[in-house]
Amino acid sequence: MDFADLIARGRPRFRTATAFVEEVLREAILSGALAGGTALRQEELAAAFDVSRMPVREALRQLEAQALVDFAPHKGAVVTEISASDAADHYAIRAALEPAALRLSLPHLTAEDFARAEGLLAEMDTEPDMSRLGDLNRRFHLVLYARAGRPRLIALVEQHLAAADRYLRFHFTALGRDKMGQHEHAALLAAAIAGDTDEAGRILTAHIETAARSIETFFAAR
Amino acid sequence: MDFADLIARGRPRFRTATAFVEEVLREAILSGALAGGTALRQEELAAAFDVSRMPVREALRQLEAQALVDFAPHKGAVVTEISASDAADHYAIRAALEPAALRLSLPHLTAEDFARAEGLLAEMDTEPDMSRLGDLNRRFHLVLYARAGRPRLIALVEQHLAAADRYLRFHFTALGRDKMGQHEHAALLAAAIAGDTDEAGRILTAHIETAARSIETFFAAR
DNA sequence: CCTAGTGAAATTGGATCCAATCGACAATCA
DNA sequence: TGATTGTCGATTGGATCCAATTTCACTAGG
Repeated sequence: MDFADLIARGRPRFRTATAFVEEVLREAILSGALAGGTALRQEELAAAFDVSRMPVREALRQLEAQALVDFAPHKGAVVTEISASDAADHYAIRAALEPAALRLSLPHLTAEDFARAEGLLAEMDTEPDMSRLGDLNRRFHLVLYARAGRPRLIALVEQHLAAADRYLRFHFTALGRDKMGQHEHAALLAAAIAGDTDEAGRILTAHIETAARSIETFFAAR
Repeated sequence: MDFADLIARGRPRFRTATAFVEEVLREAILSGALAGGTALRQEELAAAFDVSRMPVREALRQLEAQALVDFAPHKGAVVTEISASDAADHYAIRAALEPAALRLSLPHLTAEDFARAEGLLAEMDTEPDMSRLGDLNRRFHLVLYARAGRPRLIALVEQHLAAADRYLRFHFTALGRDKMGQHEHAALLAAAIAGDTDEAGRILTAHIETAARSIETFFAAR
């Protein structure tokens, strides 16, 4: 290990305490470690992160703007509840945004992009860890959209793909991995490689709508 | 309207200083009172709003999450620049989201909704003030989407409609009001009243793409 | 026994103070 | 002369303190 690595490793991972708190809280919420409805007491969080309440407050503000926590004046922040209608909302947004991103991106995808996507699909077949599976799924989708040349659009897609992770675990436990859209992923990739934009868009739309229905069924069944 | 006027006008309206600062800053940015590239010094803003730096900081954090300001650690916040590619980004998002919202909402629209939309169109024909025209345009669109039953989707649409206002003034000064899509608005509303979802969706998509091209042309011409 | 009112505790919102970082300019050395 | 380094002013990040608001338990009255 060289000198630069030692320095980088020794340094705290984040530039500011606010960024640190925000990122950890976001992951905790999206992964389910902080369940919907959990009250986020500023003092508790400050103690847990070993910082003052101020970076916690700023982090919570940013999470509020990302719709991950609900803020009420003088009441504090609460992790947004998950629900059938919230899931439907997220999936409606994904169904609108992702095919659009794919259509813009597909003509500019390279052989390396396709290879990366195939690699991610292969990894997904053997990955047992739920949160890593969600991460792989997200990255697979994003590789296909990355060349759209629309940074804001991609950022939005990324945000809602991450939000959908909160529901992916239901999808997973309800149906199992093999039913979780790997066939659709493979078909989507094949259509993309073939350059068939319309077909790829159709498959992607169907893929997202299938997932939405599966989660709706899961909520209805409990 | 001037920035100082915006501050004085909004003061009593909010429960917390943070909400006050955030909302006024957002309006100032979207209306163009604060131009792209403007550095937002916390101390200056605090003095202008007659609050301490803290609510300013929290407001800036939220605006950052909404992509209205760029934040760099220890460097401060800057109003995001407008540009041809940024406009294309926003309009790509609108083109994806709004037809989806319309399709979900249209079957549930009532006669009152249509009447309200007609009223807004009529107002737009005689409104000279640019920012009010943008507001009317936004409300017209939102009336048509409001019954989609997807609060997150609607909130996103609202956000990007507002963001598009930053470019609407270019569109307006370049083409004038009559070319600004009033015919398309009328055709859209007629198709909606007739219950023709597909036709309404097509008109809306074309409407947004036309606006996008007009702004692209405007940027190319300078 | 239930309801309305009250007051203290808990919690957040806001102000002030101190520390860390960045940028520019001057001084120094190769 | 040119690059590097050091220092200072400006600005932001973070901590601590105080004020405002909410919540909830407790009491008094019906």
